[in-house]
Amino acid sequence: MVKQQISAIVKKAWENCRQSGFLPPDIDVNIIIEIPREEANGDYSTNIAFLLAPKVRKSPTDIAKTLIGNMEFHGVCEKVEVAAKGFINFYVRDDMWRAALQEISDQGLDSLVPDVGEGRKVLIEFVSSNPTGPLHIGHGRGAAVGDVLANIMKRAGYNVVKEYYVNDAGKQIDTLGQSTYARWKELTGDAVPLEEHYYQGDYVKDIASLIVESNVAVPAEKAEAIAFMSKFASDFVLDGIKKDLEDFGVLFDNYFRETRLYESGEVEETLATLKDKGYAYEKDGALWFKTSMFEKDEDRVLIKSDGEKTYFASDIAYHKDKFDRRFDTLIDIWGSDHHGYIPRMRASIEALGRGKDSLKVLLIQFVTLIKDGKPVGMSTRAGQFTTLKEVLNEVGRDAARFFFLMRKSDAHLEFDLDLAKKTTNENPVFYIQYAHARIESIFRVAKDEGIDLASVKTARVDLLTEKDEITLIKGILHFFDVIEGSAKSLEPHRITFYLLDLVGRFHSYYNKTRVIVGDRELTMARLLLLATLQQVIKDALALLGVSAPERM
RNA sequence: GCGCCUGUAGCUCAGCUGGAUAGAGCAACGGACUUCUAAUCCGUAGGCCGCAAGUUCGAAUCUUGCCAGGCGCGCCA
Repeated sequence: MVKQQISAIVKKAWENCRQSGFLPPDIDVNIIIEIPREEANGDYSTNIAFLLAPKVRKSPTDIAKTLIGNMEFHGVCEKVEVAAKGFINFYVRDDMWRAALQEISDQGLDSLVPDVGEGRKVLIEFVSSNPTGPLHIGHGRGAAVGDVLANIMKRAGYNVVKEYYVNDAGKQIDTLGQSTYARWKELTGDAVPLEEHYYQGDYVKDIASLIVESNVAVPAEKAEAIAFMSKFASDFVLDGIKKDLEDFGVLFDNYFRETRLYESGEVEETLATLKDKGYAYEKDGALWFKTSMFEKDEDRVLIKSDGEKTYFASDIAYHKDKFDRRFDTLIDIWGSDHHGYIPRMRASIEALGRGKDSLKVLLIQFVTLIKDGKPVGMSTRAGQFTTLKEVLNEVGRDAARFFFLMRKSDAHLEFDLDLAKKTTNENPVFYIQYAHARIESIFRVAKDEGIDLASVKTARVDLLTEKDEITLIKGILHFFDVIEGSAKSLEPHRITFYLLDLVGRFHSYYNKTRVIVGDRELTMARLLLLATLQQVIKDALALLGVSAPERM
């Protein structure tokens, strides 16, 4: 749209300068078109002259002036000037903004989102919480980030699959079985001492009593009984996790079980391959992976001296499986406490013959819940963690999702439960939803006055001459840049900030300007603007998985 | 001890991958409802961008060294 046109103008000017000999043909710089912070500095600007200056030994001002002299504007700009010794500032004609609005209204949002993904296959793996206990608040944040990132990337043209890796093998599942067994013994008469490493949460008791109540046949032999409990309890917990995620609006395309990798022989196969390639070796009765060959990290154990395979071993097989399914890029979303795991994982990706960049890890920092102005304590060990479900019940899906996305994922997040529940202007979720409802309300009034909303598409956009109207259109257009930037940088939080900005422009406009006025044509033009705006708000909210109410 | 993340207004945080005079919300103060939803808006005030060097036309952003907080450093997952 407008930005692309500016970009094209700059490119063409550069090309012209090369042909005239003013600029050499062999140098290259990255053209960045940005929106200046100060409105007085134009609608767009570029610093290209600064970038070229040292390479061609000319002054930035000279370069900027000559570039401008070589520009072909085709009526896009009303003014272009050199500022601050080399910036080129573009002042776009209002007609162009109106034309862009018209284009969006005619074509719809979808077709105008830049295709940065070009259909590349991306697998986003997130949550992947062990089925040994309910999801807590930190998982909720990871779930929101993963789900929304998937939405954004899909919109930007990627082919995205959302996957949950279920660690249903290994020690922790065994521990869950033992914990359940102990509770079950408690219920059936003879108490067994609870060991310290057992899962202490009440849900374990619940599962034990469920086993008692449902009268299922528990094997008599202890080891078998524990195995049974492991399966029963982890299945139960996983079902609960799925339910919580569903309530949270997060639907996975696939739940991938770790045990499957063992059953299919992929773990063995992967280890054999690593050995063949010389990336794994035996020492002290264990099999080690040569992390140090690829990363600044120590070698790590794949098979312990007792013959057990480590989590790392199956995780490599898992990532190999992902590549075998022809994904170009793997995105893993982990709790930030796992960051020490990144080097070895990246090393294993290289050992599998893939580029380092084909794995991207997003770290999710911890969430602190705030209630009555004070942090809510949480300790998983003691089983007092605050679950996602509790938070959902407390503040609802919309607020929960939005609040999780109000920060960069690698920054600590303070989640103010009281604020999330407030239905006032302090609560950003309501601020945005209110704008949507307000626009809808205007439509209702318009309808009452006999205006046919279906015909606003043909309204005269040239009547939108108010400064605030142009400001709104610019905000609408920015949507496309934000999606692109958000998808490329893997930063879903940008959408929330964008929405707050956009909606702020609307509320300001609303308070200053009446939409439904005596002049019917003007009214129609403004309704067209608001219809498009509302569509953007609704669409952006949909990316976040937050509802857009028509009435509040 | 080593590594990663964080440090920006009283509070919570943005800052578009190095740009122009540092941004928002909340809290504080002062204003705006006979008019499409006041869950809103307008205005005022608030800053050594943790500290110190360096890189260059230009640094909150990049480098190095400190300081403070968080998290990691298992033949755990």
